[in-house]
Amino acid sequence: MLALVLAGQTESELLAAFWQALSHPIRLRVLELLRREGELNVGELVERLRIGQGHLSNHLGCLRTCGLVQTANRGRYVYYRIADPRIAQLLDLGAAVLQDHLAGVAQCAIVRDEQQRLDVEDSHAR
Amino acid sequence: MLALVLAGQTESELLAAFWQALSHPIRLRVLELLRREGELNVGELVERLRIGQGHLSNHLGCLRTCGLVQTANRGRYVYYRIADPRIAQLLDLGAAVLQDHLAGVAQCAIVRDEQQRLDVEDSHAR
DNA sequence: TAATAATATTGCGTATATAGAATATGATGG
DNA sequence: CCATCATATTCTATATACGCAATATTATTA
Repeated sequence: MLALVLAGQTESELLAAFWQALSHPIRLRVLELLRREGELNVGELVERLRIGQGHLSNHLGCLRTCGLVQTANRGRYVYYRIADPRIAQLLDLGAAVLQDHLAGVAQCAIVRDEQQRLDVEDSHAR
Repeated sequence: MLALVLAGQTESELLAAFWQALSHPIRLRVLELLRREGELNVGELVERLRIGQGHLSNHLGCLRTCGLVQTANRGRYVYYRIADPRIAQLLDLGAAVLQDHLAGVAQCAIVRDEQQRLDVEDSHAR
């Protein structure tokens, strides 16, 4: 699972690791939920996301390591929350840039690999 | 090489692909160079980054697909530039959050995998 | 149009991240 | 202390990204 590495890393490598924390759908959905609901423990997140507890825990660890969320132990629960108001700014800014770009490109058909490309060409008769 | 996929993707998946464009050292260094120098063609970037032309071209494609850079064909050169002033904001904001977090965590020793963890423990006698 | 220079694409071996199951840790209440 | 619940960690198979070399494409000039 992704984690932040500090020893012997260039600034670019550190930053890349930081950004990578944002680059997974589940982690983004966690941040979204925390923004909306303020504070949630692991069980509540499992409920909402409908994924395995261990799996989620790994993603939460990633978010925490990269400084995007903070935790508070209350009773036997661990509550997660957004670490910093700037995180919300980041998310909004990113969403805005992506939105504009989507509008501009419209029918973008770039795909990840040749297999998918062939699929698309088949179905779109392109 | 990473690219943005639109067909049949949830918003979280699209956003994740967008953020992933920022999560590679070479792509971050390209953005950094373009911020500083304004506009550079592929050859100039190869010169500064000292990596293979084809390799760089893939990264440039990723940045362009995700809307982070724009291109202009001039003569037989292709010039790249930052697509949007908000990109610079994003980069600054990310760097700031990371910086604060580094300060807070200080001696963070979380590593990517068990092998590396063992290496670190050896060398730090921790 | 042929030759050349600049850039883009492809193929493939390797590295890294992810998913999910199993297991471990840690706290709480009886 | 024991049983139980909440969370974290580990393991392994698989998917995806990366790096590099080779090749293709595109534009320019002779």
